[in-house]
Amino acid sequence: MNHDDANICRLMKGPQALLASTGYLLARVGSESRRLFVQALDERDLTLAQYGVLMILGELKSASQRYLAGATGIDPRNLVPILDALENRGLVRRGSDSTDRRRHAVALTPAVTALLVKLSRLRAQAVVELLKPLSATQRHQLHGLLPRLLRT
Amino acid sequence: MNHDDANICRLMKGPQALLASTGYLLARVGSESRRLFVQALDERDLTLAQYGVLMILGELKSASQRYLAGATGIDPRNLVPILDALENRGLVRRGSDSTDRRRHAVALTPAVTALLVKLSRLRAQAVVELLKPLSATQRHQLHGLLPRLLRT
DNA sequence: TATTGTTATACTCTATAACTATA
DNA sequence: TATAGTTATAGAGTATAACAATA
Repeated sequence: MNHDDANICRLMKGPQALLASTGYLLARVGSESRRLFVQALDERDLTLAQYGVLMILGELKSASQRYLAGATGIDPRNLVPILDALENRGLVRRGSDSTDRRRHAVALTPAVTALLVKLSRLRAQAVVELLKPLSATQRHQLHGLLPRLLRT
Repeated sequence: MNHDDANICRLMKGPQALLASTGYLLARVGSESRRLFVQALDERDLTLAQYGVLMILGELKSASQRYLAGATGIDPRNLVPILDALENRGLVRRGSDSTDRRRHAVALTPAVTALLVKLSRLRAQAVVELLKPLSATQRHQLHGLLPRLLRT
């Protein structure tokens, strides 16, 4: 039958060659996570990038675009239209920096706090779905390892 | 000075909010890995997707496009132009399947074996670079956890 | 009717180059 | 001269819809 291909694939999840490379696995799992996350955020018409910006501003209250770019991993030039969208929806405000007139002091508008709570719930659900195959201990292990791999 | 932003970012790697979500971390690290990988493959004018196809065919000798799609995570419709490119460069051949005339039996050409060796070296270098912040034990841990998260 | 491969298309993400205004 | 923000643009990745050939 023509189910063969699909079955083999489901059981082995591809040949050994691809499973041997941690880098390839990270890229694949990352895409998977991204897809699940994007799907969840879609209910609120938000991008993964937009979400990252909102989360950071939720803690810092105000940041330059340069900082936001570094913290989210988004390139500064690609951050521009992202902030434009957020600003048009009234979720974010580009103020002026008193110490350097080149900089914009980006901050959340008061309206966003309710949204952030809902987003946390959506995010949590997506993560639970993704990490379902792992035990609690394994989830903890994984979470401990990943931050070390993030660097500029 | 205006180095402050960059320094803070490098030290904390972004605020706690983003570090709290395993899903977000996986997406970020996955992008990082992807970027490093793509950069390495670029020296041979290859895409990450093309690389995945080559690796699988290197083990299976022959596979249907449907199978390749499943094993690489590439959508079947997007696989078409990828195979076109590989075929035009003489790296891959679309043969006919004797048991099902709808299927193409995709296989490597003999010329590719030398290329695959060089690719393994490039891949290894990229992974070493990415995983540099981890100890050998941690690398092993991470590699063990990731395959569990891959599923159709 | 379901499946394999295909096309056309569109939308997002990422990256290259160059500009402006400020420092 | 260097930096913060911006624009235009092009490439790759991904997704929606529909089709022809074959099972």
